[in-house]
Amino acid sequence: MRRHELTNPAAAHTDGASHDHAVCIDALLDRAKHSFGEKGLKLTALRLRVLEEIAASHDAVGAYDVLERLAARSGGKVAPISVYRAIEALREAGVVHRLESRNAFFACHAPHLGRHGHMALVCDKCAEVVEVEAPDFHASLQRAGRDRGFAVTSAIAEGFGVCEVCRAEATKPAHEEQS
Amino acid sequence: MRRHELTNPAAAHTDGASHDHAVCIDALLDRAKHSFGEKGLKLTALRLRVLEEIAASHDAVGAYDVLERLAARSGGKVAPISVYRAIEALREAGVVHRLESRNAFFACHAPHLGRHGHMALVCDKCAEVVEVEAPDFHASLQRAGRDRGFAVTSAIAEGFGVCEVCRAEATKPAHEEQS
DNA sequence: GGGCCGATGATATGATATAACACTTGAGCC
DNA sequence: GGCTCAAGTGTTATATCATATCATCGGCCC
Repeated sequence: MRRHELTNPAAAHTDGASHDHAVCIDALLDRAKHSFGEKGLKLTALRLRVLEEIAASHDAVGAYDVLERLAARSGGKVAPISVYRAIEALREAGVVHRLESRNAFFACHAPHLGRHGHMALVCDKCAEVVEVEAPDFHASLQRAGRDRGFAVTSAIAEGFGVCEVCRAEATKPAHEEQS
Repeated sequence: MRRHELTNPAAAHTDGASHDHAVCIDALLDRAKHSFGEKGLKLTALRLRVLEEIAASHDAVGAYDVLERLAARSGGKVAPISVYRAIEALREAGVVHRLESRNAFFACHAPHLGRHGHMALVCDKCAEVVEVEAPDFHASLQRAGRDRGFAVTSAIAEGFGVCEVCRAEATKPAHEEQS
């Protein structure tokens, strides 16, 4: 088993259950095309395939998971470095982020209008990642840094806990979990 | 070169230059003894050696850096897993933290009285890590999460920028940098 | 002194990420 | 068309980070 197995099929409730994920993906692809164009980058076939695998769920996935899924889907084999390079481009375009605490990557479904100040919330049960805006976070970090003479230029924040769906499931009797 | 070479000898200004680091270490060791005792853990010889290596600077160091330094200092070889186990114990005791964005570890010189709400500021130039209190951070994260039905139980925050000393050096003419 | 348990040793392997160099391809230019 | 250039990708090898598993050792309790 992968060291950080973030995709827990038994607990997965993301895909198809609680929302129409096709909408998420469509919006994301649109934004990706736009963003790549803006930055003078190209949304190539490989990059698109990688993005589709990452965006297939709201979970954070490892680069080697992406690799396996690409292979499973298309048969042709891709080298790790190719996946990493594609991810790097997707990150530059702002459509994929890295979950630092897990060495994994997730699709960004909510463009950060305010540049900084977003946080990732990771569900310990189902591995889903949601991003929340936290406009005061960056300011507060900058203030805290300034007191120490430290000029903060960028920051990350990751929170861990239990998401809404998993909390609801946890309070249900066990025999209803399949309903 | 290490992928994440966090200790930059050329830029290092931590050791001996800007403060009496022996004081930091003494305080830290005191706190470690106390904390291990409180938690029913043992501050064994190996754990102490690992702590000393990590605490030797204010930089974040990789587990394998610690490994090499232990070997260089004592000659005897230690297995990676032993270092990781020691680090894990030190983290439980609260005297060492993990810098998630760098897969590295640093000594905690400022006990977190308020449980959560600390952030690590990492200097991009010299790799030094300083921790700052940010009492509002955890609360704000919890608030943001609650709006989404997400119950946040723990969090990390890491900021990046340039520390006071490096900023001062950057504004000095080059020929004065050795002064 | 025998059993238990936490810590460490020893060995092997898994998981994550990048280096270095070659090849392809398409855009811009003449 | 043919040229050049740069971005992207392929190929191979390797660096770096982390854990699984089982054996052993040494204190502690009774």
